[in-house]
Amino acid sequence: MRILRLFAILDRMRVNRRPVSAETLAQALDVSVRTIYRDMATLQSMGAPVRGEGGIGYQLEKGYFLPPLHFDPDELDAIILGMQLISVRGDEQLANAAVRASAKIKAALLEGERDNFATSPLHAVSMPDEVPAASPLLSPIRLALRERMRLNITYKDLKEKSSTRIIRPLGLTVFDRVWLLTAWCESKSDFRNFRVDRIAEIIKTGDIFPRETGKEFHDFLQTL
Amino acid sequence: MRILRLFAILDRMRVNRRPVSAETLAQALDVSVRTIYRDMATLQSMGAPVRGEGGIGYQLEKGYFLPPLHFDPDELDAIILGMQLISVRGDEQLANAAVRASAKIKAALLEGERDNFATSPLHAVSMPDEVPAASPLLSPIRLALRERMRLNITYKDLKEKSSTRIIRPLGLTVFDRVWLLTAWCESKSDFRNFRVDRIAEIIKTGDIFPRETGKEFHDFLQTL
DNA sequence: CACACCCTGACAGTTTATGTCAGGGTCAAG
DNA sequence: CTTGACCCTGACATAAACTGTCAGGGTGTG
Repeated sequence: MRILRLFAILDRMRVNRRPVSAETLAQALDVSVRTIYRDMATLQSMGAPVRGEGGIGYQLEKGYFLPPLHFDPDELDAIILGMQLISVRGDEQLANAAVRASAKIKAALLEGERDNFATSPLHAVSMPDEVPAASPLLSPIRLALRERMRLNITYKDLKEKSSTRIIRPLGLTVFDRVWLLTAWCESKSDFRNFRVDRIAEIIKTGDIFPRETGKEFHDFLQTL
Repeated sequence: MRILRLFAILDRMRVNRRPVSAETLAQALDVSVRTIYRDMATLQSMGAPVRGEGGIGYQLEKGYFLPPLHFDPDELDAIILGMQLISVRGDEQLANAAVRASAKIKAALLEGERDNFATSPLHAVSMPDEVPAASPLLSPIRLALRERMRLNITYKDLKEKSSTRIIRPLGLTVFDRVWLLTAWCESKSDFRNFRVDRIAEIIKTGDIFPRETGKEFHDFLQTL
């Protein structure tokens, strides 16, 4: 059945973030290259984020392509409200992302359903005098965390004394309004936590750290 | 092309929450009833939440069936973290819903992608001495809000003085740890806000209120 | 420039889908 | 219990869609 092969193509491309040629897909799925070209045209006409480039191959546009999902009303409440919370608590980049994601989900709902959410009966707002601006370093830290890139950070402790160190960023935790960066400190060879608002500067090292038993976030959780 | 008709069937059923007969779909899509039966079997084999009952017709299982969506990494961070926040801030029902929704999304990610999120590099936790238990009335209020059902509430003001009134629940707002119910008060003929933790009791009236200009949540927002 | 690869039309042959017919089952209302 | 509405599936002839081969044209990279 052709429809299964269309989904199979998307699955293989989700697995393979590198460009993949029509020839490779054709062999894997036991069809001709011409059929793959046809399937790609069909997928694109259906709106799938697939792009092909001569000399390169096919790949999914960056991001995460989720298949159809089914949520009950409570679950959708949780998603929408969660993004409301983020839009007032995260930094600008994360807040904008929450708005975008929320819009995508709402756009996918039907008009009658949308009323339950788009008119926003559920809200998260901050009291103006309580919420400090999230650190501008939050997003670059989040990015380094995702990339698993070591950071050189300048940190001020309670006495305003500065120190620098090389860390592996492992996790970010929000305690109400305080963001805490959990890291493996290379110079101390141990886990350390840093308040993001006390990090004065970060410098990306370009140095990717490997997965290493004993130095992962779940290892830190085991110490608690 | 068949795949388009399969999606068309799902779209029509999203629009129509009542059961719809194969005959109706067949006429609408200009195919035979037998073809609709085949299409339904195909959709079910693909996991679509479609159920058919003799004498009744076909309908989608309750909930919200979202089509394939594409999120960039920041957007997915926002979604996952938002649900983390909800799981520590909402009442038990909303928190459970957040956990379930989060699990569905993570299950839909590929293993390589899942590592970015399932190992939870982003967290939301509460400091144990700061978070009061969310009111047990939160979920029934949320349900009434969704159903647009008038409530009879017993409210205690700052002086512990009780009063009862009939309200139209219009919106729920979370200020950090305080949930505020925005309502149209039928006896005062005006908007009123009630802290959920000061609501002693709610009694569902079974009375559905219509959409009425001047008495909606966005009308309240206009007064600010 | 050469190589890798995307892209599309045409056509004959192959495969899948469709509509009709027949027969069996469930649910709800009277 | 009966009746009507509607789901469900197999069989078969016919129609439609799909496939592979061939040909020709375009883009990106080293």
